[in-house]
Amino acid sequence: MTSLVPDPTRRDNTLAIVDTLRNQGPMARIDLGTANGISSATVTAITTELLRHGLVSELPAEPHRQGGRGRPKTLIRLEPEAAHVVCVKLSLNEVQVVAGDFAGQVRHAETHSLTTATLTPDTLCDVLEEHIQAVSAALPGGPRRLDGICLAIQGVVSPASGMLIWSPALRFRNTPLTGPLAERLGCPVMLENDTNCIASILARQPAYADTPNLAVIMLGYGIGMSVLIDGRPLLGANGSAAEIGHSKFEPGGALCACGRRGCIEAYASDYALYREAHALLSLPPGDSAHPSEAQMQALVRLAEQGDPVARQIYHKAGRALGYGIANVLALFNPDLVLVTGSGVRGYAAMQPALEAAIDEALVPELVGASRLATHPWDRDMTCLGGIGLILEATDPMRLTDLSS
Amino acid sequence: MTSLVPDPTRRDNTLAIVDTLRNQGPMARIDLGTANGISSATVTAITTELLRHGLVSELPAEPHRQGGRGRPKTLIRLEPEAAHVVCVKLSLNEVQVVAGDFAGQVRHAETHSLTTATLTPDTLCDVLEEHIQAVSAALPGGPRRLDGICLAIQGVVSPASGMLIWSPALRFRNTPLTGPLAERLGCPVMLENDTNCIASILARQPAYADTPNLAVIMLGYGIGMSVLIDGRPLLGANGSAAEIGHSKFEPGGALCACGRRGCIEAYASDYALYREAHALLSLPPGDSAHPSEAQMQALVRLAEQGDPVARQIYHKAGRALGYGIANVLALFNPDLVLVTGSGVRGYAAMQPALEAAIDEALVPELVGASRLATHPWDRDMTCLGGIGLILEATDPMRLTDLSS
DNA sequence: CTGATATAATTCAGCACTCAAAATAATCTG
DNA sequence: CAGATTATTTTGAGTGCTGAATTATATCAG
Repeated sequence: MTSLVPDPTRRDNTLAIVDTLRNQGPMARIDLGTANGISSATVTAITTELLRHGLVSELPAEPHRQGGRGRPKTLIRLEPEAAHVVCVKLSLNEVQVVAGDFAGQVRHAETHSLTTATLTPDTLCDVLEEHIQAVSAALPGGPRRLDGICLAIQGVVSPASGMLIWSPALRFRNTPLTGPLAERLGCPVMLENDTNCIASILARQPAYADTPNLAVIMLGYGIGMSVLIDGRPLLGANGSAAEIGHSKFEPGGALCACGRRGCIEAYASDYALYREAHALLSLPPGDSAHPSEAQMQALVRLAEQGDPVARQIYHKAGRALGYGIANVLALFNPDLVLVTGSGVRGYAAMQPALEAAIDEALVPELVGASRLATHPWDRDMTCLGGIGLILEATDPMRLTDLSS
Repeated sequence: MTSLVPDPTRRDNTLAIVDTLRNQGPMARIDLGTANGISSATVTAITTELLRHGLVSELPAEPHRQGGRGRPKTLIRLEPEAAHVVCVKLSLNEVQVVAGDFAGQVRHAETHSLTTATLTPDTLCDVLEEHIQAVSAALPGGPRRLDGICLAIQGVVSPASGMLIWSPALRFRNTPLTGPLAERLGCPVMLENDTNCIASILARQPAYADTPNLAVIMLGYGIGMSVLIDGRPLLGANGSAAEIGHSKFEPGGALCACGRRGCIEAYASDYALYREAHALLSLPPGDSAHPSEAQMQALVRLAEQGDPVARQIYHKAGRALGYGIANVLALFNPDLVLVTGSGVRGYAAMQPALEAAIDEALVPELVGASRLATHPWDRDMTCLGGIGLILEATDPMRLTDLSS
């Protein structure tokens, strides 16, 4: 077995090769070299080592394929079994647990309801440990050793220290989470903001490869954002950067859940839209504090069918969100602003007012400097992103099978 | 002469040593090693090479000094004569030209008035070339070869492409500047936003060493900002990030120079303060479009003496700026916000309203997460920062004297 | 089927770098 | 002056990367 602490250069090259294989699929040695700017000889050296430890394998040659002449490429692929990781997404009254393999493929997914508001740090860890153990056991091949866990939590977290600062789903604050969980589960645990997970997986998509400065706005019960600067999420001093939801539309404006007035969230989030609508319109019944998907869809439908009250509500929301986005454009100057989250269902209804507001608010020099688009919402994206992040953070050197 | 393209590791280590010497002054080899995490043997190898090329020299041992026992340290210092750089700061109707040596010390400084609005790209280059040549000739030791030039321009610039995007001082836009100037002057030219120069030199000060996420707000005729994220300036897609001046206080508010309404700048910049004041108060005479320093100081004095109109003007400005800063805190979550620029003269008058506005606007979870302070204004800071940046960007490998 | 051609992967020789340890240098203490 | 102490330099070993040469495996033309 080779040294566990190799030369930093070798380490960088190894990580680059593994990441390339994960993001772009099986690839020949020579292509791995050109893709990462290293010589083919070095790729051979590195892949030989990885093969020896079972982290990658050679794809059996397929007879037909390959139009070209000379010796056919031997594709290298990540060995899916080499590692198993889990991403746990914790949001209000729901916990989603997804397991993935070394190649980043999802192996198993579960969603559970629970009352999050009454959890203590201890009972939260109990619940998470239980669910994670269950998922590990449910993996094909019986209980598997887990090589890393990503905790994706809505709210403010500090990835560096592993502390939960504040989450709308939980009553307690400023609590270390990764330490206790890592101890209970015996594997590395990382903590991330849920929106950063989504942004990271969006940034990996080829469509957004040329937009390294990316702002991803999440519309939902609240409004969140993740800003990628040169591909890396902006964290800020204590992990609570990019709080667009509580940036201001107008002083003394609508009351926000945070207690202040005039926050963007107080106009364009689900709870704000619902608050305006439920007294004036007849929507399906539900919990008054937390509008259901059915209720929100009914509201959007009304707006799309031309109901003046619903239209007015979305117009106001679009205007507020437009002003918020204009500030984001002025302050971050991103290549692209991507709007997603369950709230995109109402984007079309907001769009005219939103775009007009941006035109009205944005300094003329910046008009047209950034693109604005939506991305369809998929509730599993968070965990996919978290699996990508924990795999990226998982040191291949540590996975080496000691028996070899 | 050794290879011009050394191993990247060696290159990194060499740059680290030169930067350490520049920022922390003369230092012994062993301390250079511990400061940069490299072995003393490697430091010897690198300094030997630098000595050979005349980029550093050994400080003559001072007999007394050194309380300690064993062999005394031999201090290495940057050889000031090894390079000469110039920073040119272009602002409305003024150009400032400052020359510095390899150690970062100012050698010569000039300030000239000119009418910037009528300049074309060509005539601008003419003027700059002339001034730079003059400064090069004025250096002790006659005309010196210049090893790098930093162009610090107010407005939006693209450091990567060397393009001026837009500046309030100039009529033309989207024009390449570094290319033509480099050709005329025969040395590398870099382009930076003036505020980024100031932020970079502030960040280097020991007092701000522990605040890698720093927002520097420049109050003056307009309002600018530079945001350092982990010590690096945020540029954005085309260099126009951090435009706090045109972030919004209130929809439909005061008219801004940019043509929009409600920008922070339309309340708290010199021109906005003056616009409010000059009809109501008796201030010293001056150009109505560009208030003079004397006029602005008179206005501040009135506010400090309790004049209700002046106080009201600064109150309103403070409130708008406070809302702007609250957005910056929510979106960037910096360790520290530093307010500087000539406009700090009015900070005390704005402070109560400013702090109240932040309390009123900032989401409670973030209150207290960032510090807020002012930094005394010094109009030479820009060029000092620019000299630091161009020296940092100057590759020591390229300075090697070919005759050695 | 054979030889020419083409491309991929591996091996090899050479070089650059770092580091730990040993050697050397320069100073102070008693 | 003989240690003791600290700084710097030299040396030897180890590791990594690369280009060139070599080997492996295919297609193509006839």
